[in-house]
Amino acid sequence: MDDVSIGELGARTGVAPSALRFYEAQGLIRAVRTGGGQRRFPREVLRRVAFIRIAQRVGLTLDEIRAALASLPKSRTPTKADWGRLSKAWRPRLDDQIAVLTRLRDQLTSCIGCGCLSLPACALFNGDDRAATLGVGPRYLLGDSPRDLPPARK
Amino acid sequence: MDDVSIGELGARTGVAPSALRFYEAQGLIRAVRTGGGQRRFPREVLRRVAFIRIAQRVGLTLDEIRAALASLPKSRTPTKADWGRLSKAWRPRLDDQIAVLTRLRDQLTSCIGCGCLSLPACALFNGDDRAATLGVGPRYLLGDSPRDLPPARK
DNA sequence: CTAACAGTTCAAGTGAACTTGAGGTCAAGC
DNA sequence: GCTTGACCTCAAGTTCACTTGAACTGTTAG
Repeated sequence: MDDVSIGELGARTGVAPSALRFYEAQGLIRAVRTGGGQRRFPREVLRRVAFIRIAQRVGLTLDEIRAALASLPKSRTPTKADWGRLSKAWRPRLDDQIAVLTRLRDQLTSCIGCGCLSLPACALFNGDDRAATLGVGPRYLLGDSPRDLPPARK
Repeated sequence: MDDVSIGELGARTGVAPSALRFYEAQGLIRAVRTGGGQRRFPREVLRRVAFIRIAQRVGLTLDEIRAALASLPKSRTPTKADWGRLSKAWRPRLDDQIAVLTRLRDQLTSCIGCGCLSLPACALFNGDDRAATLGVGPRYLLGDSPRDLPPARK
């Protein structure tokens, strides 16, 4: 009844209408239609969109977010507890990311000027933490399996 | 003289030959050519490639990396000190990323179950730290300027 | 009732960092 | 000398998360 138009949803969430249409096409949010075919979003969708954006900041892909949203109860409007449960699952992920970056930073500090850069023995160079960095962007960028390390000496 | 082929460079750095060709096309590394037109990389390039990969983990784009590499002395092979200077510049960046993620994690913890998700007052929702997350991937994804917040009440 | 703005679909474009494929050439070992 | 595997170029494709544009229709305030 007090469902909102796509423009209003966009204004209220700070997400562009084109993005909202995209989310609908991807099955992340759902809308009812007016007689004339326009989208009307139930207010519950506001929270859903907020969830999506925050999840993206945590580094989830839309695929992962869709999967998370799919675990919400289908028959009722999700409660605070439901949302809490989902976002709680992000903590380890954030912890990991923080740990990876911290390790990188510390290695960087201890490696500065050591000259080992490029040697298979260098801690920096062998950081295979790469896959753990933020999930946004081309997945195969850093995600392809590390080659076999060449033997230490030619 | 003991310049390396693209295959060997790939094996030694764990970077695919196609990526190395791409880096050359982008002006990140340079090769001399054999009579038959094949690439031969000076050993210095090993370190350069290592630098590039580590810089990517820090979240730099290839554009930024190219700029950083451009600041190396042109007339001599870079020294440990040169590399140290460059990688030192990453620290604040890593510190920022760590701070952003830590803030997000803490807000998440304090927000779980608060039900404010989607309200303009929610700290999580208003995290405009987004632009500070890892620089990999579509830049405009989270980088577009946040819309004017709607008034607290309709 | 109508102007003006908000909405609709669908196909194609964007940017980053590569990868893949086709069609052909080079270098090294036997 | 020849085969085999590594290399070459160039154009096009891939992924993700959208955006843009064209051509058209709905909704609403005056």
